[in-house]
Amino acid sequence: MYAQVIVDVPTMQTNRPYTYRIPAPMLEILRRGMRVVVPFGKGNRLVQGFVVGIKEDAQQTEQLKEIMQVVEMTPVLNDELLQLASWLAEYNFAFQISVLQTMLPNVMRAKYGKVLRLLAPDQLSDWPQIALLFADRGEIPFDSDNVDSELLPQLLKLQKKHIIEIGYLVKNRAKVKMVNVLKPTKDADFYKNQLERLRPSAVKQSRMLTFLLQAPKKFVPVKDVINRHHLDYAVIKQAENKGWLVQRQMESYRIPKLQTPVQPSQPLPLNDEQKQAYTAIIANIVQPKTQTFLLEGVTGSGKTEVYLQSIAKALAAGKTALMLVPEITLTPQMVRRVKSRFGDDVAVMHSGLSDGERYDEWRRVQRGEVHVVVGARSAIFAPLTNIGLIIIDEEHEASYKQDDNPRYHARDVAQWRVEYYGATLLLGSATPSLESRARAQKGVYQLLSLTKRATQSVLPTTEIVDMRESIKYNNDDVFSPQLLDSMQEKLDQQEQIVLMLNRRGYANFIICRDCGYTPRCVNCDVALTVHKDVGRLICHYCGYNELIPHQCKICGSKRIRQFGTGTQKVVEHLKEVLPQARVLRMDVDTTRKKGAVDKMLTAFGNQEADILLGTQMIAKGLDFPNVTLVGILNADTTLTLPDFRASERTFQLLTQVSGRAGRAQKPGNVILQTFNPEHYAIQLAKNQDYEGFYHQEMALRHAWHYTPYYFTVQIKFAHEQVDQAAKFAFETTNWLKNIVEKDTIMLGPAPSTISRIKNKYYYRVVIKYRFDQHLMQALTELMHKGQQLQRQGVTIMIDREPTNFI
DNA sequence: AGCACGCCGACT
DNA sequence: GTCGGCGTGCTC
Repeated sequence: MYAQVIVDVPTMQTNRPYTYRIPAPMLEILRRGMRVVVPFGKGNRLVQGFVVGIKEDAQQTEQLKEIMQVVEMTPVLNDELLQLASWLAEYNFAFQISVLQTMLPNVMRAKYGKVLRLLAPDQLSDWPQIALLFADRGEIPFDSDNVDSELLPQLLKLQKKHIIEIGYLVKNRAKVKMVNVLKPTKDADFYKNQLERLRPSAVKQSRMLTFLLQAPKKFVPVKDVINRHHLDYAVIKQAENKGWLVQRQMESYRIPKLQTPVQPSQPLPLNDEQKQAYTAIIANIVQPKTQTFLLEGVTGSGKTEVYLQSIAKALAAGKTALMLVPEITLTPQMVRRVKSRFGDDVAVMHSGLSDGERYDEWRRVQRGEVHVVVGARSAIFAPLTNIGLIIIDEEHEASYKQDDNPRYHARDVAQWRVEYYGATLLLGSATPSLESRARAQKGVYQLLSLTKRATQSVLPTTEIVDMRESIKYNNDDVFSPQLLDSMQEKLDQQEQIVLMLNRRGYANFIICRDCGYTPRCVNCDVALTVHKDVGRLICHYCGYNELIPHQCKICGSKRIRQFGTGTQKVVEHLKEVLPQARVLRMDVDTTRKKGAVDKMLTAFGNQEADILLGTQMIAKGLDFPNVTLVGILNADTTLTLPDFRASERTFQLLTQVSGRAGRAQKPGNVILQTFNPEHYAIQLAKNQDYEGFYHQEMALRHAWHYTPYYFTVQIKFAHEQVDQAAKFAFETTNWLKNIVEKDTIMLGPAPSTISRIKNKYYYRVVIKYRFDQHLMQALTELMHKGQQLQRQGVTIMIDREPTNFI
């Protein structure tokens, strides 16, 4: 028997299955979807691989190598996920192995190592340095930390003489957590008897016996027993020696904990609109039919309740459900709601978990122990079977597209999976992506609308403040008088405020007032960002940093000014203008620590702060009834991005963040500060007029031949020299021009928005097409060529439906 | 990726 | 004559 194996060598030439002989003892256990260790290449180094097929015959049987080792007893990928992987790799111009590894928890990615093995210790006397290296050990790790590179020639010689050999290691980092457990062995009478015979001074033994007396006859964690009954390991050990109990090791799960316990909740009554949406969705769930719904509901319209009840219906029908939420930010709040409804039947998968927690949650899903999965992007690969419903909340979010290889979009994966299972896909948003909204228009998706807020609350009123005017008579470029007055008023009424600022750090950059010099990154083509808390200028692209200068590097002037506004600076400013306000700052820098987001949101919910100040991470999903004012300090920053989705992003962000105001009885206000008050994205966001925005933006997209009227592909070329990057970009573009369809449009090549990152120059070409099989074939070919080009120092990146144009 | 082969120039 | 530099091709 032979196995088809995808090996862990991410290159184009090895992007295909290799055939290996299956040793006889392995025949019984080996299945498709298992990980194996195989020898690969001239030196027979060991690599991890995935068995994607097993067959009885092979084309050539002569030089086939044997599988070395099977990593696990049960497959880690089922047929569905294997099929999905091969489709996804082709669709996104990615390597099979990269996709397979993306589908699994991080710890299942093998780590490799080498060892030096001493074969003939007696012959080492002529090689004092090597003898010293081994120091009477038979095997030593072989890496740059342990072995000086000067010794390499000697080692090579010894290897040829068969005095030493190089061994390869494949390390499996997936560790199952084991805990000590104990179980009583005797009956109650026995313990009672022992208890009576104890000396009065044997306090701990007495406690031990009292516990054993009433304990159930099953294994319980030793740690729990010790804590609850004030015992220690010595007493337990003694008891074991006397035969009162048995101890052993048992597998346990690392289940991620939330900051505070979850209270169970019951389904809420639905209003008419919610009921209509729910009815349509569940009608589809009970029958095995693929259908995608777009649930377009204003902020606060109760989409989540529709999700939860639909999940319940899927479970009742004996199916499983998968729910995606954007990134980590609102995950804790959403996880809490889902867990409150479905308890332990929920697994959580997002980037806030430790490797171990993530692995264990994955195993609970894989073993069929849970039926609901909530998580961020990569949770779309959760090994659920018999899926009845997939929900993508805030479906317009850019974070559903992975920014590095494999560059998949979770929405595409979801669509594939619901087609496989005949399941329902539910996309929800207050501001759907134009792609999805247009599909609903065409009837590809079924549109469901929620136009009213679920609670009696009304949508907030929005005031646009023209900052050009404001700055004229008020020299404050952070707060307009309108916003300041409003904040003061809310503070007086003991209500809460959310402030959004679309920048992190203290200020954008610094500039010399005399010569205009701005410190820039040495590796990238960007200005350095000021981070006052660490006193440094930091590059947001490569992490390069230096001390904040006190005088100009060029002209020596001490008149250095910080430009732009960051969260840190606003906090300081708030202390001056509203000294009594308690401010909570939430951005990438303050939420880096595990559980920090959950903690901060809990604190704000308990009204331990008056103002929540944050970057766009606070725009989504937050639901605090006492928040009655939302201030958007600089509505325009996303508007000026060099991206055809800039207006769409701005509109979505403003609408989302405005929706945080007045979610309960008290009415809400939004103050929107901008330098472009007449821009349509801002005007329409003021009225939360999604449909209006959709029509206006669609007209523009049509005129400019952009998504959703055209598909897009971006190709990026990177090289250490500008001219080489340009050369390959132009050559490739010219080659493509002769292949593609007539109505396909090529933009560029041109230098990327940030033309240099980490000392590499970037050129890009954007291709807009409608139906172009030739282009797809050419791109696949280009991916094959990518390998040779890599030798010449060019890196090529193909990005289908890019969302990031940096 | 990483290993070996092969071809070339520089050295004992 | 041999050692080691790097360009090239292949990995079941």
